[in-house]
Amino acid sequence: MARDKDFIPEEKIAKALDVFWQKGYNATSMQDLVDAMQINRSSLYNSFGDKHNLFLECLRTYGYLAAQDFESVLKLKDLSPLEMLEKIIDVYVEGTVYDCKCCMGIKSSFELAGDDEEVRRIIKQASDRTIGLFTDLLRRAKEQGEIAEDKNPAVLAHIIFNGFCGWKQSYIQFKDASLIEEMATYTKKHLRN
Amino acid sequence: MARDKDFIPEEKIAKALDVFWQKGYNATSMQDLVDAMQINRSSLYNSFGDKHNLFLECLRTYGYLAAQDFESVLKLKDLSPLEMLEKIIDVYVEGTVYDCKCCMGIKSSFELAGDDEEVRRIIKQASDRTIGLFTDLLRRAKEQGEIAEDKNPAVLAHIIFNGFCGWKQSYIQFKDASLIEEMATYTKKHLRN
DNA sequence: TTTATTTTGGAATGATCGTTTCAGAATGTA
DNA sequence: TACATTCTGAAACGATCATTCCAAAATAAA
Repeated sequence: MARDKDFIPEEKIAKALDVFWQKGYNATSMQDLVDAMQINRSSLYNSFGDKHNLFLECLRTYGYLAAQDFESVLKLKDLSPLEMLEKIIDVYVEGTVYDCKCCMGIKSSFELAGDDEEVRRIIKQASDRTIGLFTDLLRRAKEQGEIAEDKNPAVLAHIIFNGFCGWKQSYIQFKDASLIEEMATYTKKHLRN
Repeated sequence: MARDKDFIPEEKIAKALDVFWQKGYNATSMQDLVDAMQINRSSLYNSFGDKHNLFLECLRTYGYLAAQDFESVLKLKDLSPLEMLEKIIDVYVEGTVYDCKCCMGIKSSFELAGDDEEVRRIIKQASDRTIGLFTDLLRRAKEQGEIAEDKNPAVLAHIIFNGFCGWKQSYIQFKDASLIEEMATYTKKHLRN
């Protein structure tokens, strides 16, 4: 009974996501968002609620995309479970070194997850999904004898996932790509023995 | 020729550090600092410059204290190099689980170090000092045959140090102390073989 | 075409931001 | 005691913050 929006919400969320991703929550102003999304202030509030709500929406989108990114490796045929996991690690290293934008989940976790329960919940959900994927691959690797019998897939999955966090931080600080690669190589080597 | 300050600067820096540590840079207002430091606005600006400068001072203090904290383990006698490193890991795990306040270096790194060169420099300096300590311990452990000949002390030191980052993040998200302990155990086990 | 409903643009809100100003109190030195 | 200098307290600064409001433009359905 009334006119439609002049924009596609998903596209605007993607624009906002870019800004939040780069600057973080607190350092991003509504003016930044209005500029980046190329949308009127009223439309922004009308469609997405306030800043906090918009951020949550962006974080959900990010979590969804990031998890999908990890899972895309599963589609590669002719790879054993362990090889898939190694491929995932390689892809992540590439992303860490190539794109200076740090993982938004990690960044938001340190900035907000301590105080903001909803933020924590969203990040945890995305983490759970990815750690679950890793655990599954490791369990299958164990069944096929690719990794030792005494390894605990769940703990190992957490360690790999958490290693990612450190690699990002290391790269921010040292800007040393080969160091990240060496750490990844070390991690992969210790999966096998 | 004129009156002295009514306060001890180091004490006020410590108060400010607490606030920045907990809330992060952007989420901390000058009003928060005035309240916490129990100091007049003018005195604050007069003694410490602006917000950014005060933050840098706090970060330097933090880095100094954190590095000292790691080094305090060196004073323990009757410990081999590898045992010292294991002790350091244990102490860090305890700190991670006991004190919900995340490492300020890591937090600031993700919030600011990407854009703020001075912040990056300060954090890097503290990291270098601690990673240097770890490297040294690992080198001595290698000399004494505590760790395998094919290990690279420098890379291993980075891996341990970076693992810390992930543990913090994991604890923020999962609040699972035993998970952190298991990850630490795994790390220590893989130092030896 | 009319009507009901929504979007849109832009101005305006009060709150809070980091910072400055300034008069007066305080105090070390001469 | 007198002077020079610094610190202190409180108010005030302009800028920016997130958010709201309202009238006008737009348009889907009746």
